[in-house]
Amino acid sequence: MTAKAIKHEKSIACRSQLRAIHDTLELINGKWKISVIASLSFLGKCRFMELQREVDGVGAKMLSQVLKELEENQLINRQVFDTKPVTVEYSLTDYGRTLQRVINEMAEWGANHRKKILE
Amino acid sequence: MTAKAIKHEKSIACRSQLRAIHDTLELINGKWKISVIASLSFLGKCRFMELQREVDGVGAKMLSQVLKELEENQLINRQVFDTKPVTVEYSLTDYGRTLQRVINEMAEWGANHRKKILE
DNA sequence: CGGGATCCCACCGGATACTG
DNA sequence: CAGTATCCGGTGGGATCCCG
Repeated sequence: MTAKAIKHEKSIACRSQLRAIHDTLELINGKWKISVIASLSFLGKCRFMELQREVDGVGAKMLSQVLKELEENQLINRQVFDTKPVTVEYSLTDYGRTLQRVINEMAEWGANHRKKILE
Repeated sequence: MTAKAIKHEKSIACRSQLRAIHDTLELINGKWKISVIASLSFLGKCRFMELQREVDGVGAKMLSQVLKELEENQLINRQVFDTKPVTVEYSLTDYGRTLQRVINEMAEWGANHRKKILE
């Protein structure tokens, strides 16, 4: 097999990996989505205001938009209680929990990175 | 310890995780950075045009901007050869290679996700 | 070949005010 | 409390042309 053919083989494999990565990114991109998922992952059930306090700097508009998208992608559950005033609780779905490993890797890398740039 | 105090403890831990995740995201956000890193990771040394072909849809402006930022963050090396016309090769630094695990997790999750939504 | 310069637009996301 | 409505700016990113 020529060197060129080998490169081509690699390129094929590479593209399928890139597509997969792109898929993942699409669900967690933007400034807030991962933070919301991670918060729910670490804290469990949360109400709207809890999340807003937890995710530093997010506004109500963005938070509600993010929550809607995550719900559409079946990563989180939304549960409304008919109290007065109304109570809403968000939690990860089982599927959302499968993102745990990605989140952990990112958290770990970020912690190391912070150490490194402070050297 | 009260339930409230426990929540507070969790919140503290959560915030430090969120900060770490945010740090990571800052280096790999945008539409292209991870794709470039992943390409270099899978293929090894690449020239500008190779990367542009590999990363589907990226324009020259974006690619060069991304490469510059990655270089500033010491994730990739840029090597210029004084040929005619000039040749430039990009490759991951050792530090860039530490992102491998994050990339793998994302690729794996994305592949699974694609399977799932096709059910 | 490997970019830089310029133009331009979509949309991400912040601030504020309002509602059930 | 849990959002929605509106307004508005910054910028991410595409297209095109140009240069060494």
